[in-house]
Amino acid sequence: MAHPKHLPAEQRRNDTVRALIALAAEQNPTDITTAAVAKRMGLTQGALFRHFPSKDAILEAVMEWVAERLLARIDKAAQTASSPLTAVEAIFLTHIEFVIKHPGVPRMLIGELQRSENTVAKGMVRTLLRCYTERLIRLMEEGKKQGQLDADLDSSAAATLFVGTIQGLVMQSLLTGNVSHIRRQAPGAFAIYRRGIASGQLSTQESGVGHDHRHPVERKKWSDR
Amino acid sequence: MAHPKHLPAEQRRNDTVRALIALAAEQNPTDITTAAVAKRMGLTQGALFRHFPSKDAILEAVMEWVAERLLARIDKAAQTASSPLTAVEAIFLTHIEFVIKHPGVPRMLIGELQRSENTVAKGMVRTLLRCYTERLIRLMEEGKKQGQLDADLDSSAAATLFVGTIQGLVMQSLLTGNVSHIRRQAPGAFAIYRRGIASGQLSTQESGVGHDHRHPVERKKWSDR
DNA sequence: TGGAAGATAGTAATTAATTACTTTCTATCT
DNA sequence: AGATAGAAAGTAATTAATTACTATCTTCCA
Repeated sequence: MAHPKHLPAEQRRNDTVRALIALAAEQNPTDITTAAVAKRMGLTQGALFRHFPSKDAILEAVMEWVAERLLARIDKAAQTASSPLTAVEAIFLTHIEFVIKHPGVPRMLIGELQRSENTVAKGMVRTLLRCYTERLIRLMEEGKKQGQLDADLDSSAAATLFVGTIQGLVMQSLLTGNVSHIRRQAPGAFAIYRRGIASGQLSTQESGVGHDHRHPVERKKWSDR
Repeated sequence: MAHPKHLPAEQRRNDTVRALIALAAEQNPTDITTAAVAKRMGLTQGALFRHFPSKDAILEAVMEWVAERLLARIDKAAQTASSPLTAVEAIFLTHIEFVIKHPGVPRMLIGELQRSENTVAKGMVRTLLRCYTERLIRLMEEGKKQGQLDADLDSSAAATLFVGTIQGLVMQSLLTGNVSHIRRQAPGAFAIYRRGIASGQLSTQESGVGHDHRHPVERKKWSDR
């Protein structure tokens, strides 16, 4: 049947995470109420607390969900690449596609980082970003070793800028209210970034990022259950 | 006297803006209460509403304050520069100094953009960023014409990336909780950006951004009353 | 049928805004 | 100048709405 009233707890928890992420795409994450989440799920507000001890616990579940998926995806993307630079590019594309599919996610991360209290969820965001930039830095170092990236490149700064580039695109989407503009603007942004970190000067593209053909892998394979 | 009980309305409004920005540096802008603002000013909560019709009106006053100062500063910085590229650099440095002096500001802008409703304040942020990027794009075009910037540069993407670079640094400061790290990381980030947009390949710096000597102008002149 | 999942109906705390009243400043008129 | 009326600014208390969370009863299904 389509709508069994009673669902197993694990599935309900997963649905809750989904619902929250979906809502975060539409409204300010910090003022999403538990009532709104419940409504989106066709549930009463009190029922949520059968599955989570607190609202913050729901946030933590979201962060865990994000960290798992995002890191898994970028690892996979990096593995299929044939060189550090193409790996960086693949990670960029993958991340962009992730953000387009789940626009609420970056908004929740940003919202969580804004909080002053050192919440568990905030710690999880920190950990996620540390893992993320560590991988980037490793790639950068390897790229420098292979002569593909500028020998004088500041890997740490490059990693920060990488994340900033994506965040800039996200902010643009907040400005225009149109998420899919990200995909159109991403290639241009990455082209500049690429030029900033690569060695030599094979000036104009050759970059593959070109004009909106994602990796077929990315387009199809991840139905994201 | 040090503490006259009754202040003229205009000064009180200005103080309110200051207090809110100061608070935003310490806690999540979206959950700063009117009571907290009042307390910081040594006032009772109700008194605020003698000067503003609503909480949103206070936010609007903040946005106006920011737009005026930020645009004025970057205009001044750009004027003193001798070329488009150095102008871009000067704007970057100026903006960074502004953010370091008022860490609450970017947090409030981000927080406002996150809101789903199209508030007046949000519209003001949009306008500010449009003006900002317009100026950047104009500089980029000029730089291309003069051969200082890459002829194939996508000016719009470059402007987005410019703002994203700054935002990435801000996010880093949210991660570490240390605002002044921004100043240390800024030169590295801009060096990569610069390399990404400039023509030719005078690879390593010569950029002036070097290692934390701000424009003396910036360091001294703006006491920012 | 027994236990997990959900509904219903609360509670206590918080918060923007308002109201009735008091204090302080200031312009005007002798 | 000095008194004073009235406007401007501030206080303290209250209100209505919202929100996370809980206690108790009901339904579903394995």
